[in-house]
Amino acid sequence: MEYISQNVARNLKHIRKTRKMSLEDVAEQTGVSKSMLGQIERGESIPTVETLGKIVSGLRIPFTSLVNAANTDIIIVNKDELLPFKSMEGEYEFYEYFPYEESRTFEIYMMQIYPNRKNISGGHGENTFEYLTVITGTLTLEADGKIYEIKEGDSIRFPTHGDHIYANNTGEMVKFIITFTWN
Amino acid sequence: MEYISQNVARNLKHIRKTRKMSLEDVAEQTGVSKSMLGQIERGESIPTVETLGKIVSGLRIPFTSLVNAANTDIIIVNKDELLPFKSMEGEYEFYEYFPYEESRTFEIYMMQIYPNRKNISGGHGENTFEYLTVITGTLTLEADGKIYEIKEGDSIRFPTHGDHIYANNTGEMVKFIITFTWN
DNA sequence: TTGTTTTGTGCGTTATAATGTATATTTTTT
DNA sequence: AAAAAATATACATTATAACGCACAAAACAA
Repeated sequence: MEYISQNVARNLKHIRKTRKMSLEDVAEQTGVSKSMLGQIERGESIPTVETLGKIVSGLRIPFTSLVNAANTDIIIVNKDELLPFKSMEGEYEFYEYFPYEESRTFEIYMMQIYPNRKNISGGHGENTFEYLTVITGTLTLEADGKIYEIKEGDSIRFPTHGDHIYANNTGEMVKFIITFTWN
Repeated sequence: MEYISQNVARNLKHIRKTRKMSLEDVAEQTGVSKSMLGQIERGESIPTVETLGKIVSGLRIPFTSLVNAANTDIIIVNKDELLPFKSMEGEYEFYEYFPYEESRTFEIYMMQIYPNRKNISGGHGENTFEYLTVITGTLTLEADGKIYEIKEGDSIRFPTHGDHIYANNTGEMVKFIITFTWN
């Protein structure tokens, strides 16, 4: 799923419509072809930062007004359309549901680990924490030098300044949601 | 000349270096290939807004920190590398020196008009003005219902809420600088 | 309604973004 | 110094952004 270009699509169309401009008007004013503008609005193509620059410059709007989601927006993240951000065949998969965004102070991920596999994660800096809830299976977590067993439905908060290990020591898949935060 | 991607190039490299990360580290953290990252930093390719999104999200930095020029930067605009934003063969050419940017309250352009040609411009909204200085030749300007002759070296400020016409009624080329502002 | 104009979409082509692998370069270690 | 490791660039390939032109759809007028 393409987050940002969908924002651009919606925002651009909205701005154009409220200004009562045609695609051709915008093309005229920005130097971007009207077919390209149409494709962008329909989400059919992902503009380069340079074309985006032409648009914001020509329309005299801030960059962020195209790129950001209106904060009233409902955002639905469809797992099937979500490509694993990080994964290793038969080991683990890591999905970004709500990755870093300037306006938020936390991030939400989902991770699944195959039977008898584990994933080692480096520290994320001082004063960072994870809130982890297991959806299915049992997770063995090693953090801050200690080992915890988190069962289906259970949840844990732990600091992530140092290395931590997500291990699946069972025969079934384990899935869990991570809310990552800082400060 | 590609403004924004040069900003991205510089800013990304700077952030990466101050964090003492390798291209591979960044690739790892953002999901963008290290060759792509290298090309971006060297200004060899212009990323799509989506790859830019992966970078800012992975690095946990605001969009604007990549896109904007550090406001201490010296910016040199080389006319030969500047492609005319708007032009008509044998009629006129219009160059953007400092186009719209959120942090500025004015824009600077250069325009040249061929002998005995003119260019008609629509209004730019209420409380907009142009400060126009003629570099070579004599410009005949029609604005706000009146006609003015601006000679080489002379300058004029006029409102641009309505149509205005830049005319070259002479046998030689006319060139002038426009500073456009509002409010 | 029908013709006329305006506005948006579809499509073929070209330019180039994005990737993976191989090579070069730099830095570190011995 | 050379050898080893880490890091950055070059290159070939694929995927797709960007464009121009032709067509379709919608809005407007007669």
